[in-house]
Amino acid sequence: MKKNVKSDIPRKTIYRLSVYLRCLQRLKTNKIRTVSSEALAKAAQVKSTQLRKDLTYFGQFGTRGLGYDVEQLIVMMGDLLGTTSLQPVILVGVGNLGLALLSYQGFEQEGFEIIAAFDSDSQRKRAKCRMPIHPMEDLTQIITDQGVKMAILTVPAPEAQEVANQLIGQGIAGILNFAPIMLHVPEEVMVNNVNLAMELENLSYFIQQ
Amino acid sequence: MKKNVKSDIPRKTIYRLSVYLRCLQRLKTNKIRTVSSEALAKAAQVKSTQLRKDLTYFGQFGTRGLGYDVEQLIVMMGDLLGTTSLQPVILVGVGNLGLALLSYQGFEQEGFEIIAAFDSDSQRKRAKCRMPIHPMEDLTQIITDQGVKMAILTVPAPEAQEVANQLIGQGIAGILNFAPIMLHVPEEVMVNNVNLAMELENLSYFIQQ
DNA sequence: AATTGTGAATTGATTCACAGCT
DNA sequence: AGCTGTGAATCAATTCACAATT
Repeated sequence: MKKNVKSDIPRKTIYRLSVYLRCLQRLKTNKIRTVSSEALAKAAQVKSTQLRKDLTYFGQFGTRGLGYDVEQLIVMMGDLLGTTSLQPVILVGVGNLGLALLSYQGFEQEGFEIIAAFDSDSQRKRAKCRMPIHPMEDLTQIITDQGVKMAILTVPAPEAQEVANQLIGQGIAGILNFAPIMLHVPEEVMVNNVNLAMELENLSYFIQQ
Repeated sequence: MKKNVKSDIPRKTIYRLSVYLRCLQRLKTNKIRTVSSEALAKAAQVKSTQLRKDLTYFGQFGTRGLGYDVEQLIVMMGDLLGTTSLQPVILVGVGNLGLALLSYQGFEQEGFEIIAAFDSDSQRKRAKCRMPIHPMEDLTQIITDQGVKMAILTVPAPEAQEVANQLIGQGIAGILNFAPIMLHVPEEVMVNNVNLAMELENLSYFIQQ
């Protein structure tokens, strides 16, 4: 019998888990307690077989003839994604984009809290920012004290690799990278790249008639 | 002989094009004029065969025994992605995130310009914002006047679908959607979803030991 | 000698088809 | 009867292996 180790599970399945979770939360808000794979799949814009296959990577959660219990799925997914408890995140690089994300605050609702911001120039933009900006020297202490595992990286591209190295050296295991550069990291470190210009480029390609 | 129509080309190939383009721009900055698939692939963190296969979707650009001309590839990719000329983009929803993105301004360097911001409450946050915030009534005029094809959607989830419908009705063909909801759109409209909480969730999943 | 371009092989993800529960 | 769970089949993307070119 084949074990479902993490590496067996398609990455896209994990992304879809997040989508399902949001759909389920909406169902819960609407006081819906049970949902069929057909209905949930529709909300998530996938095929129902895809949803069922995705779920079976993690176990059996449904009742044949009936469907899935909304609350149970929410709990299961929250556990899997590690968002049941608030997770501390740091942000490094308080330029335009970094400042923008700090002022966003949309993370907290989803289980994440930016607990500190860092910049090589800690005086920078202080006026505009409610949050104290730490110098890079404080990294070690804050990361260890608060058990931080994830960082948002919003430094300019030329500095990104060097800063990433520092973060990894201090025990950061997951980086949300906004710098338009592919970071070189050890295998056990996870990087997710977000690049808004790239997303626009991609749209731009597809809408050309 | 098989034609390379757009729908034949994997979506991931187009994303990688953006990555390649950024690597090439760095090479150009460093006055490097020629690059092998091996070297460029390494910078983009893909296999060289992948890079070569990606390129052949669009034509033959290399010289055997030599490699690719950096400048030529840059031009080719800029043309494909439609970033050779500055493209006008509008932003709808000037809440926290929308305001954040407006203040970011990192797009211009990459070929996009946010030419106008809209909000159902056009008085909102005006103090914090350099840019005038238009009421939704101005949509039609600005979109047609400036030939806008793309929109950044940063309204709250419950309003997102309704606003998307409006945008599409006015001729918007590409939406960069930040609302945590899967938009329902006609086939010819392209939606790219960006969800920062989802990216963090995803990281969170993979870093659990 | 070096490096591209590409069919064939492989690997991975999605969808089908239906058996198995409730 | 209705709906889940899943092996098999299909479809898509990646990688290999090597012929073609400079």
